[in-house]
Amino acid sequence: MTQDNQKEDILTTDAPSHRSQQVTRAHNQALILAAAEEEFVLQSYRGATMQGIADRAGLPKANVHYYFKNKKNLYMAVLRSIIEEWNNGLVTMTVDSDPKTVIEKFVRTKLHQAFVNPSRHKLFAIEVIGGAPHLHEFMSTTMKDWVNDKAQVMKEWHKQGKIGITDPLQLLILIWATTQRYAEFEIEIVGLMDKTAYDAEDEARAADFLVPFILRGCGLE
Amino acid sequence: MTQDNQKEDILTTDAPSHRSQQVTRAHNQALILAAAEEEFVLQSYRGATMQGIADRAGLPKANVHYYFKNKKNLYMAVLRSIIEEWNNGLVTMTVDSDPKTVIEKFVRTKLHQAFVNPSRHKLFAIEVIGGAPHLHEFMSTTMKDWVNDKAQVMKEWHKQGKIGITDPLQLLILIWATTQRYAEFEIEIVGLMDKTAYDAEDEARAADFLVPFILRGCGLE
DNA sequence: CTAAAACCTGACTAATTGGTCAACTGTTTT
DNA sequence: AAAACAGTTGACCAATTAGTCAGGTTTTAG
Repeated sequence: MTQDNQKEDILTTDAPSHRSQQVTRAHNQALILAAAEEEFVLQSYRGATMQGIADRAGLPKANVHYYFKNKKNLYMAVLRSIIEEWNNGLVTMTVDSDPKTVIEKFVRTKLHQAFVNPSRHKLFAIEVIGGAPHLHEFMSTTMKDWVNDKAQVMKEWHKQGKIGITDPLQLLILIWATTQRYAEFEIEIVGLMDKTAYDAEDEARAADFLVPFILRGCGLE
Repeated sequence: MTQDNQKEDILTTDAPSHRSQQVTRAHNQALILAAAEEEFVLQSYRGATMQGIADRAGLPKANVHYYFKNKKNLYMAVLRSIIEEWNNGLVTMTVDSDPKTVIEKFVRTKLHQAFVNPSRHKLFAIEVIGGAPHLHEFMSTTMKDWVNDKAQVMKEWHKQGKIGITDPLQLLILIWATTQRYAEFEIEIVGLMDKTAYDAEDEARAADFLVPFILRGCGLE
């Protein structure tokens, strides 16, 4: 073992010394956010420790505090990034759209998100179950507006005899529940399938079941 | 103010002095379990404090430790009482049963449980989302046996052309997801309905939507 | 090249909290 | 009645942990 350059090796592996500040900043913040997301899901807000997040990110704790003032701040940052993703991937739905097409696309999109990024859905669920103390604003503005808008469209569809649903909110709740479930209850579902993790076909299996089931439920098949 | 009997007043109000030990024991344990359930839901395992649980139960902290050795012990006791309830209220389902009747009863039962005791469902959900570290045994024995049994029945139903479902596990996941959702996401749903709590008709509204929707989905209507 | 700004971090502190314990009161049994 | 037992509780301790900070290094701007 050459003792001389060990320190240098570690340094260059973990944290290249000649990176622009902008890049460093973005890189470390992303690293910390990802680590925090995992930690907050597994341990919940109070159970997650700044030390644990730091370890997961491969940085000293003080460095985490340098980028995010305090724990609450970091948690809010994670939530904000989740909401951002939620705002994208929103299906456009107007009175003139074809219900069958739109609903199928919506279900598939939500389901895909659930399989691709289960952690975010778990964290969101834990927050809501615990009373959504940090999401009140989001839920009473952005989300409510979105729901009212879609409900309006669906009611019009029903008036025109295009769909057999009279209560749009109930349908939205059902679609969210059934799609997000695969993320939130991953452990349970995977266990009941005698596996330790989802395999490549599980998303398709879920979609092949859910899409026709829901369309039938809506009287669209 | 009469200082002499103040202490006595408090004592007789909070803790009648002449109760048999058996009654006291049962009473206090129930009090603590209920308090713990609330606290664990709102704060999650690590966030809940023994002091907080004690306060909620109106007892000194040391007394909580007297009845339940430690925090983990208390948490497990709460989980055990939830599983017990889960084991009751199980619908009987055999090859000879009428699918429509059984599924409707199952959905209504689960939905009713969700509305009657949302806290327990929230706690169970948080535990599963966090990786079910305390429920592995339950999920890999009792629950798996139950699921395999029902799946067997449903497959037979399908063979006999009684039901249009080929993957029973997916259906069970869907029913659990849709019914329990009303408990777990209570805050979100209630908020989207412009209320602060469910009213008397909300369970019926959910049932009137869910039952026909699911039966249609199963090709039973 | 130099000064300022940004970044990094080991060592520390204050606060919280799970758990213990000894002394006490009330209840049951013999 | 009195010994044994069950229940009660304030005071305490050890461990954990969020957050601070001073002094360092590296990057950038002039």
